[in-house]
Amino acid sequence: MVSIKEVAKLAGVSIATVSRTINNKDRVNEETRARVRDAIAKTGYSPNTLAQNFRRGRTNFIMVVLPTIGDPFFSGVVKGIQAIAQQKGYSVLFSETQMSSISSDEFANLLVSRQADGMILLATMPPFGMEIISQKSERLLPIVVGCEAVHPQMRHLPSVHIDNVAAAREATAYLIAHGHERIGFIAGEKASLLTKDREAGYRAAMKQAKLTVQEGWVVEGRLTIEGAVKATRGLLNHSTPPTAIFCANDEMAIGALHEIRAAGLKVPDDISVIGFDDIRYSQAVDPPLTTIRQPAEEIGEKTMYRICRAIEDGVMLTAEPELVPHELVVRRSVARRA
Amino acid sequence: MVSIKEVAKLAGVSIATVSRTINNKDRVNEETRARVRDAIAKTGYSPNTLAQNFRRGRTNFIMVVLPTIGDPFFSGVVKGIQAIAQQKGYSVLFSETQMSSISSDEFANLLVSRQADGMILLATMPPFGMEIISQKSERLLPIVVGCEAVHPQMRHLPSVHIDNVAAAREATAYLIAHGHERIGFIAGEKASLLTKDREAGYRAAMKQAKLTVQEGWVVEGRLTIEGAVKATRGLLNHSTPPTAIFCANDEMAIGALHEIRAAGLKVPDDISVIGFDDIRYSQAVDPPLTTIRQPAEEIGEKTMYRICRAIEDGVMLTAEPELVPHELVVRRSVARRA
DNA sequence: ACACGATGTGAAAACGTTTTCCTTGCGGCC
DNA sequence: GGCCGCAAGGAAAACGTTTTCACATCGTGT
Repeated sequence: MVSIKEVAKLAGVSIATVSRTINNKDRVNEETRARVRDAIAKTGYSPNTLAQNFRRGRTNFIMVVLPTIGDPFFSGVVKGIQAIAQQKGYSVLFSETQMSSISSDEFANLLVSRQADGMILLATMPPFGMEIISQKSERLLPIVVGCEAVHPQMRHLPSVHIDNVAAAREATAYLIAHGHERIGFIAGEKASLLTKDREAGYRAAMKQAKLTVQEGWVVEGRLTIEGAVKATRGLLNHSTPPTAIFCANDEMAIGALHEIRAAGLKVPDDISVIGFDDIRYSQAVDPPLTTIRQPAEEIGEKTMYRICRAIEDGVMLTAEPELVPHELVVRRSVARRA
Repeated sequence: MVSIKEVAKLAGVSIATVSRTINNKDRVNEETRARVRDAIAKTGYSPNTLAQNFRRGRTNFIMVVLPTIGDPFFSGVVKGIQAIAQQKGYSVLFSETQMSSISSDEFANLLVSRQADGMILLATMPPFGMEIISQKSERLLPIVVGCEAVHPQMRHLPSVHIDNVAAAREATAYLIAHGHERIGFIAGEKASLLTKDREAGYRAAMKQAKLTVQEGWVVEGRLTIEGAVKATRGLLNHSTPPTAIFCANDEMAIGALHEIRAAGLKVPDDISVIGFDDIRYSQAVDPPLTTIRQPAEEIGEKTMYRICRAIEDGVMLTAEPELVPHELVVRRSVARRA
């Protein structure tokens, strides 16, 4: 591989001058600059990025950690992230935890090893290397949490997300306002803060309306279609089955829709369903799904902005959570109770 | 940051010995080894990865480039990749091209800069830095193409994929076997080889059955739900509308289903629909989608295996495409023509 | 005429590893 | 007892940049 040395020799200058020419930072005579550029072209030189990273102590990478690559909800968030990243000159890389099956070690490695200049955690907090983050929070790279509240043990991390409990309360209240009193909840992962918040919102709304949550009305759906199918089956077989189901995300709502249909029932005539996230499939299923929309792109942009500021200022600014607005989008999967 | 030097001092050895201890490669007396380990623990030392990368000239990263993060089809492929990667000690990073809006520059940068030891291109070939790859194919890092055939201009790249044209032919033939003669095709991106192959398969099947493809029966859907909705509307308004629609992927098939329903028609009674990929939503929509399944996980595993071999042997082995089997999965979106 | 700041450049240090090349000590073999 | 070989580990080179420091030249204000 051709290195800076050979460029310098060919151009008849020192390597320092070549470096300066490349990085535009320092003043170099326009004439020498031209000579260097010629030499670069002739030799086909391109700087060794590994050496640059090493020397500079930074990589210009932002690492985004998310539960799984194939999740349509993150499309929007990622789009927002990319937009700002491009504008600021960062490259974005993704790392998937495979639903938290990632070893805490690998995560720690990423964190400490500085192969990225900053890190965005999207709905992937649970136990997830908390020890590491909370322990030596000093020499670590900037972290921002997106899409969910941060775990109480590491309140020092900034975050950007909607008010999940308020949104879930709203969704539940919407069902209640339609006359439903027996409302089931298909929860997500036990470990996930995000889905715990949504469950809390559901329970709060029920309580506020003086409705009881019967044993067996809250059931785990593991955030997957298959999980939701099983969960729905359970709900339908309940001794006093719900007349409406609130799913902690749209993926599961789609599973619920499917299973209800398979049971020979109609949504929303026999049973109402409401989801969460407003993924792109939700408008296309039958019936189109009433759900809570998160401003995904905005979340992405804001997390990225905060990372950038943290990197540039070299210091973690305020760790306060930044709330963004959610929105109930009404489609056709909820009806007044018969 | 604590460096190897301080560990060496504390342990009373040279930095060489510390390095040897860490990397296990060379012989170190068990006793000194213990001392060094103690010192490492005491100082909380962890090696500077940037320096290691620089020195070793490798990063242990595999970069996976895909069109978009939120695409459920890639879940499976990625799962396969991750499995092998973990087993071989690589970390996997993802980079999304945002549907080929990525600058060729950025791609070239990744390619040349060796920030990864190998690269997997998933359905993202089109123009996409072909110049670079074909030009100086020497000093580049190993590349394997997954999910689609390689562009004729760079036949030297290995690839792993199904026979897209055969599969599409099969899907079309399945419709024909059900009595359909007016069959529409919703194509993907113009630029994408993958969808061009599928279109070729469709046309081949029509030709073989001596059916003509009328003007306006092949329409672009841009691989998105919205694109497919528009495309379907066009098809339905055609002077001689198709009785069956073949969509180049399931995402679009879901869009088609939706638009057909919106037009007051029934699938499959009035119109049959067949998709491609078998994403997880396809079984949950109404009606469940008949489609072509790709062995996604297997594709992932095989691409990763080839990358590993290429890296380890330091040489690109055979560039022959490796074909994996596809499978028609029959559900309920296709019926005999009325 | 002289000091001084601005400008352009080179020599060399520095970054933290890994690796090469030596040196040392020691046990076994002739 | 001298020689050889081997295990263990140290000193220093090497990797390719960026950056610091110093120096030379030149124009300018006194």
